[in-house]
Amino acid sequence: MKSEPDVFGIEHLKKMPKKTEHWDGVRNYQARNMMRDEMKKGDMVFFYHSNCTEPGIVGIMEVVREGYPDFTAFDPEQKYYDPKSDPDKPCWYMVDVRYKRMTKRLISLQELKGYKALEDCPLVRKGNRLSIMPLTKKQWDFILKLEDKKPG
DNA sequence: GCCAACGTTGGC
DNA sequence: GCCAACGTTGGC
Repeated sequence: MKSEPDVFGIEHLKKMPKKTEHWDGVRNYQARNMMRDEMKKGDMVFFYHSNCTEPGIVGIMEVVREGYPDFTAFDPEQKYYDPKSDPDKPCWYMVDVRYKRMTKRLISLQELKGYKALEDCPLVRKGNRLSIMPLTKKQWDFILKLEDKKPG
């Protein structure tokens, strides 16, 4: 899952009560479908910092609540308000995630792009803008092992 | 339903 | 700050 460190970075998540927060503000259908239909309680997720000096994976979190309506879409006062969505027929969904730990080092996008094992990940594709994307077990394990490896 | 215009994302 | 890539909007 991607987020901008200046807006909501992993340091923010770490400081939340119970180190848990709802992942609001996603206004993209593919990403929404992921949260509404695919992500299950207990699933592990990499936290990815985007739009910053060194974009890449910085930590690990866990899904603690499965897809439910993103209430920030209902309130006109909210930044993420969307009139398309109302409580009777929610358009946008979110999950709750809990901080687990930092990765032992930042695993940069630049590095991830270099591995053949990850060439099928949407993340490393040019022009990718999806903020939430799935990893296969293989890809997840591969990235986890990179923690103990020197970058490059 | 097509598609041009527009807005956003996000790496660089 | 630039700009390519993509998603969304709206006129027709």
